[in-house]
Amino acid sequence: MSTATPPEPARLASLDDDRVSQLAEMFRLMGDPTRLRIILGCLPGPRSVGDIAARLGLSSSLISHHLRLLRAARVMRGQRHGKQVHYGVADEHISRVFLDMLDHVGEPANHDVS
Amino acid sequence: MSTATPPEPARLASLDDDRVSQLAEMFRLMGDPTRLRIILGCLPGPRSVGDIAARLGLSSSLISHHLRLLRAARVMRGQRHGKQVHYGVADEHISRVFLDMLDHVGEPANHDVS
DNA sequence: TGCATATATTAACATGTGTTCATATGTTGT
DNA sequence: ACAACATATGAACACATGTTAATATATGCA
Repeated sequence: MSTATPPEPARLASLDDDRVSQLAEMFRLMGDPTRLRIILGCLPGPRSVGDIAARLGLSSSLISHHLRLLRAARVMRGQRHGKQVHYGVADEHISRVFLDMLDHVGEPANHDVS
Repeated sequence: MSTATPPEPARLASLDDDRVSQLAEMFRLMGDPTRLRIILGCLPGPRSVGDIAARLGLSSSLISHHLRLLRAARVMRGQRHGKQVHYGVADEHISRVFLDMLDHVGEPANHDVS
């Protein structure tokens, strides 16, 4: 079995369908405005479901529904504190993705062929 | 050290609705498996529409449809070379996003509350 | 135990969206 | 001009998906 972990620049080589599907699922989840606001709101630190719902002016049911998807896709994670569950971004890779994208949208357009 | 209470970068302060919508639109576009394959395939360098279509085994029409969306959202850009148009990732922020995400999916799960 | 709060789940509906097919536009040759 | 190739566009359909409302589960306290 020669499935040794390839060196660094080979990240692009190991793009099997499973990994692509997993990536697509994550991006798809981030692509909904409500879910994006949930994530961005939890970027500084974990927040409870009710807190998120109140800040966004949405029902806890809706927030919970979205959090289930985000948790299943390993975009966010939650842990109980008493009777509330605090949700935060899964790890620093995820947070960096959003910081990179915020940088991107902060820059002026770079037009080419229209 | 100052990591007990996470500081809030100034980037998070300017999160108006327009910017959130723009971000969501970008992530949404990246969230489709076909579009994601298009982007990942062009990560090493620009490729023509027909080339992308051939590599993925899809119609040029479909690729062109997706590229129009990706171009409009400033995720990719294209420029003509003769009668073909070569598409590549818009800038280095975008490429870094994908490298971060590839790192993320390459790591083992980190489970918490189920 | 019982009640109140917090989060989670299910079903149903309305809307959005990726794909295909047909057609149009643009570019390079002869 | 025309033909041949590359890319783009428009319409229609099948399917996925976000939201709501109602109900269920879980935790803490008197």
